[in-house]
Amino acid sequence: MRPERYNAKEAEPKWQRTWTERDLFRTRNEDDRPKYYVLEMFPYPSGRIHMGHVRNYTMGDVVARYRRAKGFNVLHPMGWDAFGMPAENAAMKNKVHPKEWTYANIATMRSQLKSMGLAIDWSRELATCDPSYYAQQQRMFIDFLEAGLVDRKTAKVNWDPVDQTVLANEQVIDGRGWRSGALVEQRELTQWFFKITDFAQELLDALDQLDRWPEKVRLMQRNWIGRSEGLVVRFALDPATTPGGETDLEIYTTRPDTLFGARFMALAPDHPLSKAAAAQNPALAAFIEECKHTGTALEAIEKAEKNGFDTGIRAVHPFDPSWELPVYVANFILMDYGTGAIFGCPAHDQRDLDFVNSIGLGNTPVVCPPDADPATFTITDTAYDGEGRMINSRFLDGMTVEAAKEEVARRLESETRGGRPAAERKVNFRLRDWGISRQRYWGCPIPVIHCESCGIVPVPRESLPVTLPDDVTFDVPGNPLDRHPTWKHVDCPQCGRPARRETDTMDTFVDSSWYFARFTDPHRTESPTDRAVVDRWLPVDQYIGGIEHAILHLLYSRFFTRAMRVTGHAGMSEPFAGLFTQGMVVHETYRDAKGSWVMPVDVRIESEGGTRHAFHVETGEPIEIGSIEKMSKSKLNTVDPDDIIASYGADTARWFMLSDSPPERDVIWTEEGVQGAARFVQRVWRLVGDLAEAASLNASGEGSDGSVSLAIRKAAHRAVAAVEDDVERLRFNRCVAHIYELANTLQDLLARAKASPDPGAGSAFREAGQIFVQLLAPMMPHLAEECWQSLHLPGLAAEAPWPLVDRSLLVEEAITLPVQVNGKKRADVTVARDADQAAIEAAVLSLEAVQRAMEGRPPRKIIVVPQRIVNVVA
RNA sequence: GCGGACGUGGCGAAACUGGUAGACGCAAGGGACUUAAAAUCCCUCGGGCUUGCCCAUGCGGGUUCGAUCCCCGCCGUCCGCACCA
Repeated sequence: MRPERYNAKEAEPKWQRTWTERDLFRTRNEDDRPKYYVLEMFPYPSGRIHMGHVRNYTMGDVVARYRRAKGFNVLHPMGWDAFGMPAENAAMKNKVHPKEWTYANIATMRSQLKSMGLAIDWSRELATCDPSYYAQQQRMFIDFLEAGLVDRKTAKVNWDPVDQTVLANEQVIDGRGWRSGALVEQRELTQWFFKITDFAQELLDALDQLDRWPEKVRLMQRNWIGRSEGLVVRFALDPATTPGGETDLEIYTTRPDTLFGARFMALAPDHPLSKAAAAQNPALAAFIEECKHTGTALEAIEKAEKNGFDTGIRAVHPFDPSWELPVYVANFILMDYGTGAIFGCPAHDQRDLDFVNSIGLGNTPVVCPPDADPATFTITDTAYDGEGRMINSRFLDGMTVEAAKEEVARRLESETRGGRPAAERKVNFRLRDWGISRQRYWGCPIPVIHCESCGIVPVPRESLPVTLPDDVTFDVPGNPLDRHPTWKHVDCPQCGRPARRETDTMDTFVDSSWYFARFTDPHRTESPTDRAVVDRWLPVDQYIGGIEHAILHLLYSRFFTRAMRVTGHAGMSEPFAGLFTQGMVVHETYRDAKGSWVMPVDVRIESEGGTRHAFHVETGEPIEIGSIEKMSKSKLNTVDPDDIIASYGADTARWFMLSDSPPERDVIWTEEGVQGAARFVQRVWRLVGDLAEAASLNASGEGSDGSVSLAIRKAAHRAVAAVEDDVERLRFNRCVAHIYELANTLQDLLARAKASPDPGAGSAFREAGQIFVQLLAPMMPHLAEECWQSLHLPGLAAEAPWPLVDRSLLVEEAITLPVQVNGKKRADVTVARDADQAAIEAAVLSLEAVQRAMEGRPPRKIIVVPQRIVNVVA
């Protein structure tokens, strides 16, 4: 007996059990069908899943289930980005060990994800905090070290005073730590670095091949890598003016063409020459000290006036020995870009102009814009950085900017200064090496040993992994590994004398830079990957995640894959062939009279005549409905996936996540929308019941023309073609619309079949019912199984191959074309599919509406766009 | 400041990138069924009037037989980078 209502609460766990019992989603590496690797960014085990996860994993699941039905050997794994600060914060706050906290969270979130009914191969699950995972990461660190891809150097680092750790540049947002939000300070520390800059050019060039990545992400990476072509120029210094008799100064410029517009030289405050000069000049030393202080907080930098201090040093213009330029120390020059020194051309660089305007040094324009008069062209407050012809520049006059750059480079390259060329062409990158040292406990230990006599010694591979000690304390800030009584004390593997372990752990972005490769053979102990296996699975065919990882995670992963290539752990350079960045889940915000945020579950909405009023569920007090914002704990506008799944079922949540907005855009979570999705679930259930009934009715209609059965088949096959096209382009909202459309059409046809019996309708409905369920299956898999069963179809919906489109059903014998007169639609005309131009023209001109619109004028031209439109020009 | 994206009904959005603007959903209104409600089903739903015609895709121009789509100039919203020489 088929129940009237579909009960998701019973059906969902039942089908999840069935899939598990049949081991349906286990992927075998030996399977030789074409592979398809779909991956969603793995979650950090923060405690509970949120709606953003639901959206992300639903999209991936649709792709996985669709590709499976299409006959691919699909890899769709799940794991945990399990190292990181929150576990230590929890340890400090709640006195629970990070390991315990993390694994408990994983257990909770795993069961939450399982309740979503995802087609995931859980046998490949991994957690980055597991020694079996980080052992392999340590192995690769040593391989990278031996391959020269790791560096240890002192560097000015971003120090997070709250987390007491170093942050990468990318982890500093608006001068604050990306996790703690604390103002970041600058400190000098010896750190471990991955030499990502070795691949700067390659990482940049390869972006052009990533044609299945969003243009936006590629652009962000391009900007981040920040390639610039320029010239390192050696200026001669007047030794009489320098602190230690220095004779030259290297600067970096991308505008050698503007050399005759030079007014000054400028050094970074921490440039060696600045320091040397400061040693003999207390006022300069004070100025440099001041720069350091304003240099920490980024807000200050933004507002800071351009400031400089004349060192008294004089430089000589490379093209004119009699031309002296003052050398300043300036607060706007960065030591770690270029050479930490520049020449200033105020007329064509805004920063230089702001600076000279504050000290009254003046400027000389040397590039004249095309529409300006060289005789009168002047610069006051706005520097000109566009194209033009050179002026006031001696032998460069009249040249274009490009030609002048080339001419200057050519001349200076061939000159020598102190036995070296006066200038060299130099490509510079904004990208810096990736500092991976973190002074934290809950991370992958860096497997090296510091020995007084042998220096830095890698931990021998046979003693890996270097595991984290369990007995640690979190009652004081700083690194628990460093203050552990015994852990760091170890004998040197080379000389056997007492030595010290590295107590820094790796940035957690290292963990997530290769998990996609590990999934291909996750339990392997002898090496990180099996080359044959990893080379078959990678690159990931479709990677799905948030735009917030556009730079950090994706760039690191691209570097890491290359480093794995160099060390023989993988054969490819790019980890992700297709990338999709999904939008956020947003929700209305609510506040009570006191201004406190109120959670959606505590709000009851009443609407009358289109206006909505909100009340507190318990107190009944009026609630103010606020703006729609990203779901966040601070604004309490979150909806718990567990609650939604408990009251509506996973399929409803999945359907709504896919239906409302294009996947790359934000989706607004609304109660009405969820209810609409829930209504549709029941409607599907009723419709499939009606189709099953209609399928078994073998109507013997006399004199039927078969139009109903043809219409049924056309609707079903058209829907398959449309859904197929849109799933492959990840346009899930359109898939949903096609399925609604098919449901509407089938419902109409059921009524029509009743009114005019058609002997073929039974089998057509049977076919349409099956197709309808198959189209639903990737999106609402549990409902699909229940429907599949009620249609008495063999096996499981999740195992059924994707329906084959009968292309002959997609073409119409007669087509209806819109008819325009002078570009305005006036009528429709129905003609045979293969009607020729003359026949269409005749049919169109005979239309009454066309004649009326022509007002007696003869047609001047008739444009017929085949299969599209007819336009009569009168 | 530099770079990029986006502006379509009351709302989320479609429109095969030059070919019927508003598919599909939500909300709203009307009706049927019901003692009543829920559920379900049917109808209406961009605006205006003279009911077959105007006006409508942020605003103003342009190209075209034809523009939401291409070009130019504004206005607005969002995002990324930010003293990178």
